[in-house]
Amino acid sequence: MKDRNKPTSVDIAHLAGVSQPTVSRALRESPLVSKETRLRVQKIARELNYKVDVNARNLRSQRTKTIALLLFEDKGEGECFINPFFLSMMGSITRACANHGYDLLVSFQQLSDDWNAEYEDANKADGIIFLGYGDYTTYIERISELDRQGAHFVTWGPVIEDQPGLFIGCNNEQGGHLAASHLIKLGHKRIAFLGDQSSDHPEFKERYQGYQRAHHEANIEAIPELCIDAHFSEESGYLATQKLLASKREFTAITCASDLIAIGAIKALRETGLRVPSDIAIVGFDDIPTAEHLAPSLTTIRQDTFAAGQALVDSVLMLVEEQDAKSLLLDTSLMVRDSCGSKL
Amino acid sequence: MKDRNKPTSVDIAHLAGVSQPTVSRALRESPLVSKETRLRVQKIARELNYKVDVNARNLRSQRTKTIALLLFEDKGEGECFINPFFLSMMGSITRACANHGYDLLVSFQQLSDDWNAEYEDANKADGIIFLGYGDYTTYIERISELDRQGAHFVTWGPVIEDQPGLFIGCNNEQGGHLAASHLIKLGHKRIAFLGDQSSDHPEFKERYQGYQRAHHEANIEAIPELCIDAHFSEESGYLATQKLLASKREFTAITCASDLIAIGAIKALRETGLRVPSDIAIVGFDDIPTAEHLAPSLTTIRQDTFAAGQALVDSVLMLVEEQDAKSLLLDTSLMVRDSCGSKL
DNA sequence: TTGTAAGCGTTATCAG
DNA sequence: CTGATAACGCTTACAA
Repeated sequence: MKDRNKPTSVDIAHLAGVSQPTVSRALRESPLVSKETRLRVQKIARELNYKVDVNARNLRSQRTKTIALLLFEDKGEGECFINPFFLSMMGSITRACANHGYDLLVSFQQLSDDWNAEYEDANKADGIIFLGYGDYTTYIERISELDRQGAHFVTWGPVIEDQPGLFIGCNNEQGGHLAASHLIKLGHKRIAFLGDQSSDHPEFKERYQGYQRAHHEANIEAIPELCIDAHFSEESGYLATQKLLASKREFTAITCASDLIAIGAIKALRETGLRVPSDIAIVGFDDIPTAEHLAPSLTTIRQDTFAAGQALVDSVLMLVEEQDAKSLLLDTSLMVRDSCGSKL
Repeated sequence: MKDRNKPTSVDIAHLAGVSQPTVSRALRESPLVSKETRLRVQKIARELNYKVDVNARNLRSQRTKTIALLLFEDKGEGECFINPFFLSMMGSITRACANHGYDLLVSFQQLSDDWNAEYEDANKADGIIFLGYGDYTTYIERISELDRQGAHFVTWGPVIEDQPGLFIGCNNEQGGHLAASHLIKLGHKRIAFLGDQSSDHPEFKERYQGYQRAHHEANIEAIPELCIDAHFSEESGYLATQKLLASKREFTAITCASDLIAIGAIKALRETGLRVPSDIAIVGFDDIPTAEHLAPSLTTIRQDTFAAGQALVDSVLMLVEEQDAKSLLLDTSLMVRDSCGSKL
């Protein structure tokens, strides 16, 4: 049933009347081989439906032409839900790899797992891309080890001074600034911010710093009590908003550190009878596919997943080729939709 | 910079004072090895941070413990957009593979590409999962070849008699029936259907057959002129709806063959000044994450991506282990939301 | 331009 | 239970 009797380069060598390394060379389009024999060899290979055995090739050449994508997550999250933002990233990374002729190995990991060595040490992949939201401090510990070992890897995340390894991320501070500025321009003065401010999630902290800078530039006081912790999920956005409402502090707009948070916030507001955008304006962050279809459609800060995926793959490949690569900050952009009303 | 000097089993054999195959056996927890030596070997391996080289292992054992996921698509689609339904599937497949201790290799393919053998023949993977919407007839031609070669693969798609290979899909007919029945129960009598009826997309055809059966059971005439071709995208749903409106035929509800089509339909209706659900009721198909956040939230037929991913992986692994596996039809379910109004 | 020989790091087979 | 020896199918180095 399984006997597919795969032909080897030796078989082809036999049929073509050449040595086996010649076959190998011919199929790799090596210039060292004459056109004549190359064509002959290629013809036979095609007829036999011959494919190079990648394991043999990798073993010998010590390169795999494969990149590993490790999606990690906090242990808390449910079994089958992946943040749509990361799914989009995954799509664009897959495409970018294909464009470079690399395969992509995808894997979920818990932050607690031993991915230190799993991929590159086992020669499964030439390099690694890390993607996920997780406790930053724990994460840094893990990758310092990787860095010391000389592994080739890139992380999607906040770009901070003196991090070990290479990071690529969007300009979170700029994004936060864009969001708050937009609201301020619309006349809002009491703007809440929903997003975790612990050092575990520097992305969120940076977004808040942008929010602060926008206030500062407009000579408006950023009210610390209007900043409420929230993680990434809809659920946590919902809870944070309830907390905010319970505090009885006045506000006319909310800047959310992610679109999922914004979705939860809108739900909570609606349940209290508040309307978006007439009572409260909302800005999100990420621009997930759902954002434009929300009611009202969500004004948000877009992270360009297409550019991001490409940059991640480009960078990790540079590392693999032992070239220098630098951490990179990608621009964000404001997507104006219907969730923000004017107060002017 | 790169000199990580990976230890090999030979190194460990040396240090442990045993033969090299013994090391290999010990690390695989083979019962043939004494507890004593096993522990000694494992300790040293851990200290050196040794990992088995998968290429060497795969080459020798001719198994890769890897499944390939091939996402294919019509050439038409844009560069960076993947149907969210497939992204969800991708997530659940990734998880299911991990649970079985398999790695997942992900790749995009054009239907025109030569994926005939690429993965299994090159020993990149033990089995293949195919996922995508594409021209069914072309696809079948391609996989008959694969089937003849004895490859191990499963396809997500319509389950039809006498297909080559193994198919897993949702019960499209049942789903179509569920959707139309729901509308009929609400008092709708002139229900449109948006979805390609060519033999290129049997899933859509089956959904339409369910729609027809629902009409038949309720003694209502299914009006052929209200069935308009549409592919998978929002764009095509939008265009199909415009066509439907232009035909000036009366209808009070639309059954869409996918949620993206439904999104396009709602947009087109709204532009004409028609309201959902008060003027026109809408049912979708898939239950993509966006569906529940649409305005109004979309009543739709849910395909359980979690169960589907698991079934696909289970099945392909059965094939890999040369066990018999059968094509499988998964149940759909109706998600009642706000996009359907009553006509009673 | 081609051929020869060696070896990548495992696992399989057999003998002890 | 353990060890010697031979593959797995390719690429590299060097010789012709």
